[in-house]
Amino acid sequence: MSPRTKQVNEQLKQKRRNQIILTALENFAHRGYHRTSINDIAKAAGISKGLIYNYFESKEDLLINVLKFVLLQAVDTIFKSIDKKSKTLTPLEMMAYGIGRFFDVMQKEADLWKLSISLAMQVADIPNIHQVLVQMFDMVYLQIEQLLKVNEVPDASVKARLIAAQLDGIALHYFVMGNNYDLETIKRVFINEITS
Amino acid sequence: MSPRTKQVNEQLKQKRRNQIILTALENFAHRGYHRTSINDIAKAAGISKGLIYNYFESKEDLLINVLKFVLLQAVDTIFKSIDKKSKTLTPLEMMAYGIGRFFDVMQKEADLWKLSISLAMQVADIPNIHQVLVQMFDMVYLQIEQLLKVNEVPDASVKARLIAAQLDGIALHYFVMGNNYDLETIKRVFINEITS
Amino acid sequence: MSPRTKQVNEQLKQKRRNQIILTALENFAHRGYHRTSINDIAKAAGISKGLIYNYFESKEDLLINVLKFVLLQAVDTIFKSIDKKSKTLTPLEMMAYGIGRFFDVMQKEADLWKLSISLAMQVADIPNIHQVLVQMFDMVYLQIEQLLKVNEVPDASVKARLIAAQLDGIALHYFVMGNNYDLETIKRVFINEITS
Amino acid sequence: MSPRTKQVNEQLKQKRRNQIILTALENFAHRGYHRTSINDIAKAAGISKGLIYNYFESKEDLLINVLKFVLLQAVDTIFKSIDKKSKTLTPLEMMAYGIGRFFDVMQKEADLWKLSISLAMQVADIPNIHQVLVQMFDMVYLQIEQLLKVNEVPDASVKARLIAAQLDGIALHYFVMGNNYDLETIKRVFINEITS
DNA sequence: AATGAATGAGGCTTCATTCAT
DNA sequence: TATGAATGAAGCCTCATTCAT
Repeated sequence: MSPRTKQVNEQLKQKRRNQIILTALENFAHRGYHRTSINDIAKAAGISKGLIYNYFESKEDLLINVLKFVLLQAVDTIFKSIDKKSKTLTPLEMMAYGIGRFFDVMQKEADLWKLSISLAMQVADIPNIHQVLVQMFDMVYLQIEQLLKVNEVPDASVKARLIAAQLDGIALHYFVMGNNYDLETIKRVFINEITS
Repeated sequence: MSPRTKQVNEQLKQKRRNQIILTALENFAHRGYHRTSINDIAKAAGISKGLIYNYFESKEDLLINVLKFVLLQAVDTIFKSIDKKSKTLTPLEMMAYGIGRFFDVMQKEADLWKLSISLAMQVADIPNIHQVLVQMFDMVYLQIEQLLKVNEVPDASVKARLIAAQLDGIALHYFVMGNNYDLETIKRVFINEITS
Repeated sequence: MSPRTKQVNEQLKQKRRNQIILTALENFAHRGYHRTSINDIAKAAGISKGLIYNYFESKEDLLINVLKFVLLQAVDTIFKSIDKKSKTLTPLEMMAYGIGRFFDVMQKEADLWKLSISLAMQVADIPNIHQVLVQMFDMVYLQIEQLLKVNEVPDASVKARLIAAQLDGIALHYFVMGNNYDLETIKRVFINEITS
Repeated sequence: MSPRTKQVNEQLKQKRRNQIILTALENFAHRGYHRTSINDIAKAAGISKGLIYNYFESKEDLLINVLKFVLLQAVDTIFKSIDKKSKTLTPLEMMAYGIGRFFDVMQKEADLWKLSISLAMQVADIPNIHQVLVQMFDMVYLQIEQLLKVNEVPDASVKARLIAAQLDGIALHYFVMGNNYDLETIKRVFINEITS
């Protein structure tokens, strides 16, 4: 008898891979990339150190895949959820809704967002990560730009970049200031500025 | 052991301390905190590893002091330079000038800025650093708020927070996108938005 | 489960075994025993890691069998090829021809020869390998001795050992010095010395 | 007070360095390079793992320095001892004496010799070691060549290479065959052949 | 005050070997 | 018979920190 069916095997591998990625994300996000050891991740995932190297070439490779898997997907999810609403909303409302979604993620996925920013700042020497980030930024710019164009905003390209930066900036300050940061008010004023 | 000697000694100690801090900054900013070893700093400063431990309790303590020393001072410098100009400028021009100064620093002290953001995102478990950052943010909020109030902007407190976040966000995106980020245009549009 | 099937099975097993041994040889010879992993061999042989352990108890056991299989056979081949020529050559010519054959192998099977020498020097603690080497050396001594006796050389036993050693020594220096070693001239002078 | 005098310090460092090299030699020679761990060496030397890396960049670097330090010196010692005798001996006697010295070393420093041969065969990918070996071989060739020239032997260059190879070959066989190898007789016949 | 040799814990990674399927 | 996911020991190396001088 040949061992497990190839299909079943492939499925199990995917499952394992995702398990490792998600555990790694949790740990990286919580304690930072450098402070998290492969051993930490293995223990948290309930597997052996060695197994991680069956799925990823190195700690860095794991990090890259965490970002690819989670970050791009997160951004994608946001814009898809905006698209879904698009039929029921006016262009202006769509803008407001979209921004609102980002504020949601900022609160719910703070760890991932923190990790991304942190890596973005350290990443001069990890080209592959840099590439993932650039890819994500470009995606965000483009999507916001399209929303702006629907609203016939002039200078949409530059404005999109300013809005994206604004969102990251607010996230950054929110993460530092914590409860001293009145995110609701910020959000309201921010949306108001953009949609007027 | 006359008091005179003590004073001279104290001066020398301060000098050494600053020398270590500045060398550490250079290294942390350039290669990241984790990639920089105490040995690196000692060599760069032309002193021995052991001596660093006469001035700082640990590597982390050194990092905290680097931030305290440099970060607060950097922000202070900016606002002092704005103050100096204040007599020759209209309130609106002051706003523009101030923002411009931040863009200057963004380019000239990119490494320091990057380091600060990076640490800010990882720092849940280093309370002392967190404290320094909060202190600095509050300082920035306050100063911008005052500039806004001179211009009779409503909601000055929230607006100040938005502008501060915007600046950090732009810095963040600029650091990631590099030459693909048209900082000059961004700056122009940003200043234009604020001063109109 | 007829006996026929058993035979076929046995044949297949032998085939697999040889396949593994030959692949292992290639890899050990090319990259060294320690630098070659079981995985490397499995991949190169197009089989799974686990299967290797159905045929050999351990990596070391595999190594021993590689040597047994290949080394003894290689030496055997040389002397058989001398034998074949023996009817058409004078005793002296046979000597020259035999030496020549060794020089051929030295160049064509350098990797195998290198591996054998290397193992021979490290093998204090792998008795089985030691045994194979001793067996091979004895075989070589005996064969050369016989060639010498046909030529009525006195002290044939000692001379055989000197010639065998000389061949290994030349191989060793050739492997180290590479192109800086004028093997052709060495060979000519060596043969000349022996056959005069 | 400044710490230890620089001179004293330098002396201690040299001592440590030599201690590590000699311990490493013992271990490498006894168990082979790959089977010896840095930990083994540290324990044997009664120091910590880390300290080894204060003196050598890597395990490979340590190996290279072991060879440089011990091998070249060993060869040098032999030829110097021949030189010393040179005034009291006829050229032929010098040859015999020189060969005899090599046989001595073969017995007394078997481990070092074994290690060298073993490395020589594995070393395709450690260029620095290769270089040390080539250097040593060239030294040996040259010295033997000079001895031969004094004896007005024709083809001295090729003959020197043959004798050097012969010595290594004998060592090789001696190391494999052990007590079954009548080194005394081999030596006698070998010397006899060369000096006649 | 200053040095830097020394420590040793801990990090990343490899790989022979096992075992459920 | 055959697979390859999984293990875990062991290897190399780094580096913050200490301490004798």
